[in-house]
Formats: sequence, C-alpha cells, structure tokens
Amino acid sequence: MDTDYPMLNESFYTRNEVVRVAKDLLGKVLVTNVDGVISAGKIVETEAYSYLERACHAYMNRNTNRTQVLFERGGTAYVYLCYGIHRLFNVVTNVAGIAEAVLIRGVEPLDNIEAMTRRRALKKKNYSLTSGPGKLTQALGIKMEHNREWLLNKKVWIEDRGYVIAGDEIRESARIGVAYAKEDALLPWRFFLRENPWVSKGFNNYNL
DNA sequence: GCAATGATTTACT
DNA sequence: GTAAATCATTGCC
Repeated sequence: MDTDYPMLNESFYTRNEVVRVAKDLLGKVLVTNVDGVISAGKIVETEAYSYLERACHAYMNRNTNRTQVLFERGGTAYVYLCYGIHRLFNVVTNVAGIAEAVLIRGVEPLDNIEAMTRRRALKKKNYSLTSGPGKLTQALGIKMEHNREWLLNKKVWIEDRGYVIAGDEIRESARIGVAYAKEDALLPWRFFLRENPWVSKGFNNYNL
C-alpha cells in the first residue's frame, strides 16, 4: 500500500533553520503505515526546539540515551514518553551532530478516520481526535518503536499534497508547557493555522 | 539506589 | 477550575 503524493526529501529536513522547517511543515501531511493500515492527517500545529535553548532535551548538547537521536541527521523520528502516558512525535532537523527538532502538536484527520477513531477509543469523530501532541500519536498509531525511524522508510513519513498555506494563515506564540525553560519559554517558536479547530486546546491561543 | 519531574490528557468537582 | 494517571529519564547521594 502507498499513497500517490511526493514525500518530503532529506534536504527539507536537513536545513540549518529549525524555525523555518517548523513553519514549512504546516499544511504538510503526516502519514503512518502501521501493520498495513495507512492513516494520515494535515499538520496544523508545530513547535521548534534547538540545543541552543533551555526547553530542548538536548540543551547545551546534553547527550544521553534519550537525547542521542536528536543528533541524528534531519529526517529521523524522535518519539518519547511524556508524563508516563503519552508519546510525543518530533522530526529531527539539521545535519547530523546538530540537535534540533520540530514537535508535531496537532493534525487535521484526512485518511482512514475510522482507524484513528478506533485507536483513540472514541464513539465518533470529534475535535478531540487529533488536536494535541499525545492525541495525534495515539490516533495515527505512533509508538515508541517508531523512535529513530528514518522518515523516508514509509513507516512514518510526511508528504506534500499541495496544500498552500498563505503567510497570513500562520499564527505564532510561545511554546506550551515549557515554563521551566525560563526566558527561553518566551521564544515565539510555536506555529499554528489560524482558526483551525484541530489546533490543541485548553491552552491560551493568543495571537489569534 | 532513590526521589523528582515532566514538550499531556482526562475526569472529576 | 483542580487533580489524578503513570513511568522513563535524569540527577544526585
């Protein structure tokens, strides 16, 4: 099984500007093939992280078992367990050796909504299906075993279906849940599509 | 070895 | 609005 759209290639991810990549991922489509079941959603919310700032797990090039994957080349998946419950999906960016990544925080369901609804144990589709970083990984079947997966391997990948995002469709804000990062928590490195109901909720979506 | 802590979600009151 | 769930990772003793 496959889709008929072009995958983002390695050079999209290896650019030396994680904030740019975070913005460019808006409107792209995150696809998974889990045991032959393909499901997909359009990316509507992202956050950038860099070794240069305190919110990043690899701040100051901290190299541990968990953060090693952040030093891989751009186009590698970084999945980690958050709060002991949720898996959060990131795309590693930049060249090997430079620890930067983009967290995917919201997608708009496109393909195989039935499978996603089932994985989320919802009775029917509603906005809680994929509007949050832990929700969308559950809906798309992303698990810890996808950590370190190469995004051109057609297990988990991102493709361009031609959605064009106008500049004034993009809103930005500080990142969510990183107050511990002190002044770096103020960086406007969260990006989302204006008035899109699949952006994560329960937080202050200022700049709307 | 041990205690603290999350890049969250959900179910309560 | 508040709190519980739940555990790998981390840092410190």
